[in-house]
Amino acid sequence: MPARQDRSELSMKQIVATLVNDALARLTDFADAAADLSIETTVERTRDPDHGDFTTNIAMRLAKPTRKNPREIAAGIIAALDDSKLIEKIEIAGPGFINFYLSAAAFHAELRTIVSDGEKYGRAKPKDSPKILLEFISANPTGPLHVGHGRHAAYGATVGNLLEAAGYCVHREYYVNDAGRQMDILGASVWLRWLGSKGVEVPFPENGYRGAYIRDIAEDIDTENLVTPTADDVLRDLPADAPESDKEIYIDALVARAKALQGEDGFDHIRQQALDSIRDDIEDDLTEFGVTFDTWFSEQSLTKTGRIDDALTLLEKRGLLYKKDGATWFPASNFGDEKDRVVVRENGAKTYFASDIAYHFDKRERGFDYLIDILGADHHGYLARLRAGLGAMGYQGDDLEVQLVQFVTLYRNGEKMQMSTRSGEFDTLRELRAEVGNDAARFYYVMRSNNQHLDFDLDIAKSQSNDNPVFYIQYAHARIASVFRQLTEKSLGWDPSGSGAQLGQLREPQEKTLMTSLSRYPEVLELAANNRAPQHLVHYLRDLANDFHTYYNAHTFIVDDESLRNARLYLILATRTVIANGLHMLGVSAPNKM
RNA sequence: GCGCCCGUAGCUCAACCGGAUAGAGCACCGGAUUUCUAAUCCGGAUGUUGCAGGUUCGAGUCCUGCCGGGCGCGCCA
Repeated sequence: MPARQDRSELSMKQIVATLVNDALARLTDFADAAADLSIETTVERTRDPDHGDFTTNIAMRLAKPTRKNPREIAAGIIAALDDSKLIEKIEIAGPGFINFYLSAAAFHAELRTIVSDGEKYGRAKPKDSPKILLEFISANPTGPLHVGHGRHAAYGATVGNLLEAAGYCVHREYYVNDAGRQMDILGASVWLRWLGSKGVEVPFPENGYRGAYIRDIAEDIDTENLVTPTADDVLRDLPADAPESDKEIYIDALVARAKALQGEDGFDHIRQQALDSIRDDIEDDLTEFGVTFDTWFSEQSLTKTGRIDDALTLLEKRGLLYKKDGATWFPASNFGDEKDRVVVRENGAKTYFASDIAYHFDKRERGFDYLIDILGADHHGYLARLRAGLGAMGYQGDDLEVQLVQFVTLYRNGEKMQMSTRSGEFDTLRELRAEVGNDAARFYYVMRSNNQHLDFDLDIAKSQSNDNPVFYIQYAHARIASVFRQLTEKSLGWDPSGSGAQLGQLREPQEKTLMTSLSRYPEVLELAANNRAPQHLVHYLRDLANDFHTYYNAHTFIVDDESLRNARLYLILATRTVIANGLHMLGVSAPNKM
């Protein structure tokens, strides 16, 4: 059989899978059976080195449809495989696994790819489609981000990085809920604090935003052209607040009073300044956290350009709206949702869902083919209705994917911390970052699966010890940097060409282990991206750092034998590259000194 | 009551499309440093994968029922 060309742009796994697929394509019996049953070749890393480097169970999976013995099928596949200098040997094992043992040359080639690709190593070739819109955090601009939003930020940013590494074009977006009633409540809250600072004492409403930041905003805003009403002006004829009466009715009345006393423009002036202040604070906070967006999409922009009405009009034209009990309903249950939803309330106000339909429609209209929303676990019911909305607007509901992020619990001194605003304990992302640092925070937030509750232990996140996987990984990187500094201090040079003869010096078991781990990196990136699961990368980096530390303790790199020294330095340079790439993917720094 | 997520070692968690003997870290015990950073390494124990069935060559993984935890089920945002 003809030897095939090496394919350095493929991951090792893809190289093996390609060999198997080519062989299958030649064996028509199996090819047809595999195609009929859409059995894809599954090539996996082995868990046990005794089973070689890669394995496939394809023979077992073909056994039933072809009614043949899996080991015979395996033998047939092996006979049909192209020769490759990257494969050392192939064995049939157990019930019909085909085990591949890769040659040293295969690993050496991978090392060279790592060093030559540098920070690009592990990244897939760019794909033209789909264009992905990734929306995450989208916390309401009514106060600073809290620790739960931090998880959304870290998770969303990392998933974005992973998808880009997988070759997708990713657009990151933050949806700013800057329209509607809650903005009025925010404005009223600031307004009352401003009045308070002018000596106009009005009881603060149950349903207002009480945080200290509201007072800060009230201090800072421009109120030059506003007249100051009296407390009596404010309170005259207002209904009672909770607990005597309904706090919702009260706050709405208060908002109406604020608008009456200050004028729509005056109140809007306050509300908009409050919004800008909070939004800017959120953006600063996230930027410091290494989380940035391509667009901050304003809900107000949807309202002002009439796109919500346009969307409703479109639904109306399609006969997909109906009236009941004075409200306007969208028959979401016709599109897979469990019940129909109101889009315009009896009082004429459009619901959130109406904006959501228009917003997601707008995402598709802007040319994004695939939408990913990262939402809090309490929003799990949204997927069905959002898909229903997209379906009604003429798009495939399947084009929307929702990833849910479960809640975060903070622990200090082994104690669960209460995160209510009223408790004295901190709960903002900014405070968390100040306490544990950005690196530890970014790392801890994505260490666990997004759909698993997260216990965030502040003491471990801060500890500079082997308890802490962030430092463990960073330390491996710093150690390698230190080795190269030592090399300079000793005035020793090294040949960075990594020529074949030199890499042949890598014969120690720790070196084989390290090379194997390094070669897995592109596969781990792909896995993590496909599953939106950064924790795979976290675990991988931990394992890789362990392989390096083990090697470090077992062998000296700066040895007298120049050929061996060059080979070892080449290997740890590749290790440094992969660790740095992986950490950057997580938004964590790769320090040269610790 | 209905829906979604989760249940794996003492603790916190992995386990890629169903694969070979279910793995890490922490904690605990013992050992390694005249050496490139000991924030390191090496060795040592632990499992009815919540329970009960089912599907099949093979199940932590898929299906059904049950138990336990979280979240949701508005003309709220």
